[in-house]
Amino acid sequence: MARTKDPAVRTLLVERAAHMLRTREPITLRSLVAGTGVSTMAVYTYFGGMDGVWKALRQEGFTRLGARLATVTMSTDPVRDLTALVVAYVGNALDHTDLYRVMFDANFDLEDAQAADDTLEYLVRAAERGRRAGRFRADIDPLELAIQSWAIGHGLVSLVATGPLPRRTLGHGAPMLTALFISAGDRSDGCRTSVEQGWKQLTPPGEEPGAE
Amino acid sequence: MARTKDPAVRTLLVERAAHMLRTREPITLRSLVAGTGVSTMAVYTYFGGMDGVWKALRQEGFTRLGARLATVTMSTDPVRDLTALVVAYVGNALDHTDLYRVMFDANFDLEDAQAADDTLEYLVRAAERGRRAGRFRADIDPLELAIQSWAIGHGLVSLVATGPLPRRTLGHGAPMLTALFISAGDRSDGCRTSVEQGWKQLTPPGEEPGAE
DNA sequence: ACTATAGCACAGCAATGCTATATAATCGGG
DNA sequence: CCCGATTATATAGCATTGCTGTGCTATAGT
Repeated sequence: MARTKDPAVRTLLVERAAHMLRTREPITLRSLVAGTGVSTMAVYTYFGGMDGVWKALRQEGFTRLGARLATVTMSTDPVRDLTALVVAYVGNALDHTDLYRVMFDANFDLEDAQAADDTLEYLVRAAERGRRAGRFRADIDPLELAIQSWAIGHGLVSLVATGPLPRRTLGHGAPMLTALFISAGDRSDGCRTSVEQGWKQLTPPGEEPGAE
Repeated sequence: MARTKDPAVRTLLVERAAHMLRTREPITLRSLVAGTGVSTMAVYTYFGGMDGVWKALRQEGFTRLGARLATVTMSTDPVRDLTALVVAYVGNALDHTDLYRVMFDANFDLEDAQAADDTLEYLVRAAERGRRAGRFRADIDPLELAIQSWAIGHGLVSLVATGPLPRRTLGHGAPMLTALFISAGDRSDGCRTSVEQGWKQLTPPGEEPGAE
């Protein structure tokens, strides 16, 4: 018995906000709706306020991350695949630096808290396959190995994305993952080549992905 | 031929800002100077604006981190010491969560850019001692090992501090560092005990350090 | 002591996020 | 097919934000 929200408006605003983040325009209540035809009130009906916009933006970040992880094609080599997933994680952070920063902002609250777990799940499954394939010891917990891989990727790329480390430092990711996987039971020589196979997918420093 | 700035005012404001950060009061131009007797203009004469306050706050964060790293007593076991330094880094991040977040905020610019390098230098020196002591291979670059240790500590604690991982996840730090040090040449059994020696300094989850 | 310089206090500016109120649109029931 | 209740939307206004302009005052150097 009343008007219904138009979901197109919501996605329009989220995408515009993500775009403004990328172009480094300050995202304010008024600048966000400027030129879209919708009024400032729309922000409150769809997001409850600017906080809601940021929350939706974090969600969008995880959605894009999930989409990127989904593009990683699985091979017969689980160690390569796990590495490739970490590389995809790092690549996503580099391609959407500002959105990536927002994702882990002050208050980490998402609309769908499951989203973060879902992305981790990609890593967990690869770790599981690695254990089943005999690359990792039987007493290795796939979740723990996934978390450790995540921490390595996140630690490196966040230090690079926020400034303190130069971009070439990302190269340390391969030896670090190799060390981790070997400690999980993988054989030294095979691990190195697997990780290198997965790691070489990383976008080279000079090559920025087509801006917008 | 004119008035001079009183350095006490500057430190007063920085410490007050750090305190407000800790108590989660919003830091605004007016709230910062409220009750201090100084007027809003002081913020501009001493910091050039609120941006300058945040920059000084980042600097303060690195100063406190450096002070904490300096308290780590060096032993005859460089691997233990390197681990203890990472533990100190993690502990500092947990004790000053909000300041830690500010340190790696949007634009990573410090008043003294050297400060970040200085903290890393602690790790580098421990890695050097480890190599001289024969714990790490001769071809290991102490700087690289330090960066990798940093990335592990930072990755873990930042994922914990910003929300996605529960605090107990920090326990993964020990096996990760062990894997890293073994890959750098340390012997398996000795490494494990060294890392455990250094790691047990970490503040247990339940025990919050005396607030204020 | 005099003066030029720089710190300081106050007031006011545009811009911010948010809310109150009034208007208009639309879905459900008859 | 229309009507009314309900909800989105538009506009205006609020307190607060960071910042700047204007004098005033304190002080360091000659």
